[in-house]
Amino acid sequence: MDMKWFEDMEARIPHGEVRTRFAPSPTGYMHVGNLRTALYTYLIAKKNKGKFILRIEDTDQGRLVEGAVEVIYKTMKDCRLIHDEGPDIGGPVGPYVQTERRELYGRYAELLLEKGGAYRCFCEKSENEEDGGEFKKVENPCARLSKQESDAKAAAGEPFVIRQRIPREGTTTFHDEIFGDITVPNDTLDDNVLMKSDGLPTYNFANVVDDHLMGITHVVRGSEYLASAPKYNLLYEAFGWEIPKYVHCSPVMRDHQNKMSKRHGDPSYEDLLSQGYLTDAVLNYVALLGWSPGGEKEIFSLDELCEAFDISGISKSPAIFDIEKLTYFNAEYIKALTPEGFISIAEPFIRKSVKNPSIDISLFAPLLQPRTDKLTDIPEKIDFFDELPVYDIELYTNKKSKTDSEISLDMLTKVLPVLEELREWSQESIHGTLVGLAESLEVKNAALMWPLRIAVAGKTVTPGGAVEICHILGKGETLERIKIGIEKLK
RNA sequence: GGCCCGUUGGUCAAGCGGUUAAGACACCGCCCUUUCACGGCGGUAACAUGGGUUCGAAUCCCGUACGGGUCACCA
Repeated sequence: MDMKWFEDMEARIPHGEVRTRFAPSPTGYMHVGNLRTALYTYLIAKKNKGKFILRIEDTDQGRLVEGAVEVIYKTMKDCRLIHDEGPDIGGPVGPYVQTERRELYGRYAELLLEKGGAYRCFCEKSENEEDGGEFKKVENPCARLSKQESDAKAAAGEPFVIRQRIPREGTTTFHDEIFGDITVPNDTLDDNVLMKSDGLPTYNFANVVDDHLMGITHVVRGSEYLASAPKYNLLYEAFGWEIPKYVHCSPVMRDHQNKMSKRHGDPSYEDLLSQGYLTDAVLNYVALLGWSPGGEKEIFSLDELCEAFDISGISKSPAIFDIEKLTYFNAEYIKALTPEGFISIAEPFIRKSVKNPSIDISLFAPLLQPRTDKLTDIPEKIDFFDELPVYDIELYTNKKSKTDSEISLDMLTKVLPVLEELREWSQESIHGTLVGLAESLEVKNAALMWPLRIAVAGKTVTPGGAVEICHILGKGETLERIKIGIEKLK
């Protein structure tokens, strides 16, 4: 055995800094739970001025998905969870893709065989034998093979896998940063396969070897790995390696019973974007799903999260994803945008409804920004600008504004000539004349504004009031629509 | 079924032996208002359950129930 090689590998491991890793397997789907794990992993590193590493775990040849790695890169970049080391940019402990490290796992498996922490198993692939209700762990006969026998069989070309050798008695205790100390009886643990017959490692093995070799200090992952954590500890111990800190995060749920999943049609990060959610809002919401900063502040930028994040605030219990609260965050983020920033992201949605090139869409910012939950809501809100909808004259009747069709006809007839004479078509001038008219007619502003708004918009709920709508519509179109209103009411 | 974990309003959650049990979303009401929103103010609503320990328990211990995870040559 080439001990020099192992020493060289060990020599590469960085020390003295916090190092975390996000290690997705490329399945082509970044679900919300995944994104949250990536975020927490990133935050732990950045909070501690450490390194955030991206590693691709592609040891399952049967589940490779085309383009999946690109989805991961894109999402991480979009969210500004920028890695310091990874497949694309390299780093001191590469390669960062597991299939490119395959030779190395074989060597470490040999080393573990040598140290007695593993053994070759020559049994046939187990065919999911479900012998009804028999759950006792039976000792694997291959575990008792002598070194000579094992070596001989291997040398003779008999196929085998390498299994972890778990002590038959006693208990194993490990520490999790969220859950505390957890102790399990060793006889409930399986002698898991470490090296598959295709020569690639299982997650169980590759993960431990890579985390060690990459100097990972905090292993952040979903709580589905909690039950196998003791086995990983045993592995670290068998190698004589230092055990990292474990941070097992509880899942993000769709309801009390089920995790968020693609199968159930729950939205992935990309789905949320296409539903009109902003990346920052999603990140902010997701950060708070299962983590509490303690105080009452809720809106956090990524930088602020880096500052505020603390493992002790992570919750033990699963959290249900609530799209309504995400929507609230999204609305807050939209409101916080500058008008120019808002228009630039909203433009495609505005243009879906408002194709008329003579309309200056920057005028929509003050109308839309305070009342947009999701960008996808925009087209429907402003669909009346290009074309006046067919509307019922019933709309002219409104109790609060004290209007009905008769009053409306009167109002519109009086508004028309006044607006016709108006030379400067600005919000101020329109507003001034209309209010002045209402005053001279001795009616409430609402009695005049309501019919006018109905006439120019053709619907009862509109972003902005009559004045804003008339202004954007322009004088000609406004007068035209008022005339149509008058005709309808006659 | 074994092992492990969890359980505060509908949801996210604060709380670390003494609180009128925060706050946010949602919901309801009121105010503001040229509609709807925004905004402001207020309201409804919770410690799963039974035993301990303690002067005192949402907080500590045990049981029960319910929920989740895991028991693959998947990760």
